[in-house]
Amino acid sequence: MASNSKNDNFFEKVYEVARQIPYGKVTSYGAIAVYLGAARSARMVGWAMNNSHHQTNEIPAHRVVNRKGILTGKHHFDGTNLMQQLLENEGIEVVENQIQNFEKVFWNPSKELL
DNA sequence: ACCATGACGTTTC
DNA sequence: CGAAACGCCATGG
Repeated sequence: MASNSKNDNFFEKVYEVARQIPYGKVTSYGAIAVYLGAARSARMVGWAMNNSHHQTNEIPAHRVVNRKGILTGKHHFDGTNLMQQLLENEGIEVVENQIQNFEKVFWNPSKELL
């Protein structure tokens, strides 16, 4: 297990940003990584999401996709289309695991959030 | 210390 | 656009 430091600031920050994603919006792992100052650790953001399962908080990981707007992580959700269903429920168009109008629903923490 | 894996991203072909 | 290679970084064996 990770170093049980007092707090895994990195992971917690990822969760914090993910929770702040507005309804009907999505963001990318890289955007979060950049916001956290770890632009080259986009993969670590994904790792944090993976850990989000054992977080007591409900992390809207379905709102976090890759740079192309593809639901790369849908495979980690329950079932196979849960992630897509959640996004469509928020008014986001998803076709073939890819978000439509991605740039319109894209929420950049480094820009929107300050 | 080394190698393999991964919910990524960019570059190149 | 798609596939492959490379880069990047943390975790596990």
